[in-house]
Amino acid sequence: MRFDDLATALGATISDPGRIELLEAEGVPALADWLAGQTSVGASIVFDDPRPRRGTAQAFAIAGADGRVVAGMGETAADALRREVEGRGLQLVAHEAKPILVARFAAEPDAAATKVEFDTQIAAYILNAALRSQSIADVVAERLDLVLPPPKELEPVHRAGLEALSALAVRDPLARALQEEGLERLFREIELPLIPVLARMESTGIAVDLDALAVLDREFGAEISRLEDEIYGAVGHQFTIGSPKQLGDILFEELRLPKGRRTKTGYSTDAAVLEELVGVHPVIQPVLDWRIYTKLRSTYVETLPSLIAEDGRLHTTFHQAVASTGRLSSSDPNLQNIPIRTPLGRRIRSTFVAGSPETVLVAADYSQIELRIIAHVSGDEHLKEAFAKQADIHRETAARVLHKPPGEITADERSMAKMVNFGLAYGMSDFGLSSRAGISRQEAQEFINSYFAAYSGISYYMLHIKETARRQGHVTTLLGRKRSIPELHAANAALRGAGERMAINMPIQGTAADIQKIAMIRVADRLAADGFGARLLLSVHDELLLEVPREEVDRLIPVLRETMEGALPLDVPLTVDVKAGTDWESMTPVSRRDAILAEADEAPVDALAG
DNA sequence: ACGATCACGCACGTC
DNA sequence: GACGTACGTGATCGTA
Repeated sequence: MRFDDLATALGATISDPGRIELLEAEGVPALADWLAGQTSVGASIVFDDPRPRRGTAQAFAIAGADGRVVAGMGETAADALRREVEGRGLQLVAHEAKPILVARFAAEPDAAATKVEFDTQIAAYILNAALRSQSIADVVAERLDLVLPPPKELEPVHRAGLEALSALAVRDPLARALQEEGLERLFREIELPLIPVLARMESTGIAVDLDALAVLDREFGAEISRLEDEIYGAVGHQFTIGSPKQLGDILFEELRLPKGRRTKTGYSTDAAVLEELVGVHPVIQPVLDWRIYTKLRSTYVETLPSLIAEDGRLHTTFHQAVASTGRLSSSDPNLQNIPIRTPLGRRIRSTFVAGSPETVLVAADYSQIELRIIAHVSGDEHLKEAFAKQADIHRETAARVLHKPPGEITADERSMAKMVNFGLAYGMSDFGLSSRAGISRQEAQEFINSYFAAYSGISYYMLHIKETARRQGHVTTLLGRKRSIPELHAANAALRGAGERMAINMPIQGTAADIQKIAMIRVADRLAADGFGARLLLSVHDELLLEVPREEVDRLIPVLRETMEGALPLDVPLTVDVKAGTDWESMTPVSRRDAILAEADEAPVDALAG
């Protein structure tokens, strides 16, 4: 059975999944002649649970250039077929290759990564990052005009077989599209090499202190009970505190408190609204506190222990084809939103620990990377100068905007400048700044006006990027990553405004993501090339977290710093702040320079004092 | 009529 | 601006 092309073979297999050859482990050696004739194969693995180090493989399938598809059924056969492919040094073409690599690392922690020749999910993402999901069915429909059956309706072997063949069949159309759009290098030099790095990180996982979490669970539980009594006492009866509907009715009807914003469905009861009512009624503060404790308990304290794998570690899944700006995301659990802002939240962070007494955690984060990118892409001389002389950037901003010497800037003035600097990358509106800074929209607008007058290069850039985005229909990062923004032509003014903010934000956030990805690839390379035992654990947008044998720390830190700082030369220096510690909360700077960076780079405070 | 499941809105954790 | 998660709610589905 031979086909003119892979699309025809796929069509035939959709009509008759029975043409997928099912294999037991003993049948694998018989594939020798066929496999010897292949250099790369379409591949797909299907798990009963997709989370790394949790599920087991139910099926692994490969497809050849001749349209032949074979599938190993059950864990033993799936593993045997996967090992055969790996052992022969065949390259993978897959729609999401990462889980195949994770399966290998789980079985052989020190194995080299199987070469990924093409990942159709990531190609589809690079071509259109605006889509939230990049399913193989969508790609097959778009590129081949064929309809894949819903995965849930298929036996695991048939699903794996169809996916393996689909990946191979859409490879060439996607490769041509990447070429036409000028996205080949981004794909080949950044996204593909990142896959094994992420696979290794997922497979490694991070250690958490279960006993410490159990202590927090008891403490938080006691505090929540106490707050519930206080809330019911203040209102006079019980209700479901976690229901925004019930809470809104009680606050604004029953207790006749002054109404704040409205939502689509009723009264808003978010923290900003409740903060306004704190002195007005005794129920407000305990409700705010209850929200904080229950949020932390249900999202982290109770959930994290249930996600710990058999090796005693937490294995997140990184998503490389989700965020529209090019960032990574993380789920099950999301380890990119572990609390850090408040003392209570930091107690959760402190339960993330080095995995053994012989190791420590090392965190390296880019200092002010987005503002530095703004300085680079806008070419603003004043901002570039401030970074060149390594000034306190927020103080410098306040001084320039308010026409005062840096020495005369008050804490509030610096804090305001800090919020504007953070908001800048978001395409900040007067509305956004006023709600964050706790000032009126007019005051916010005045500060923004003064800001853009003081930094005319940035002002010009913001206008320019919006105009370019409208004209081209898309924006790009420094490395050519694209995001189309159809909202810019919306009739609705609010939607158009949102589109403009996306147009401003994506090149900045996306370029930071490009830089972080290059850094990850190069750091991983150096760890291997220089024989470090250190392992990458997490990427949190502008931070890398590693687990490092104590005796390697001094040798590793300059390597880490230089690799990250040199990832992409800009018109301003990139600087990296390195800290080390036995847990993720009490990390201490490794040099005096790191101490200064760490202090200057804290996230902005919620509200201005006074 | 009832429980399970889903989609949705809201709220909030991070960068 | 970009994400992911938990919860409550109301609609829908399936079973009895």
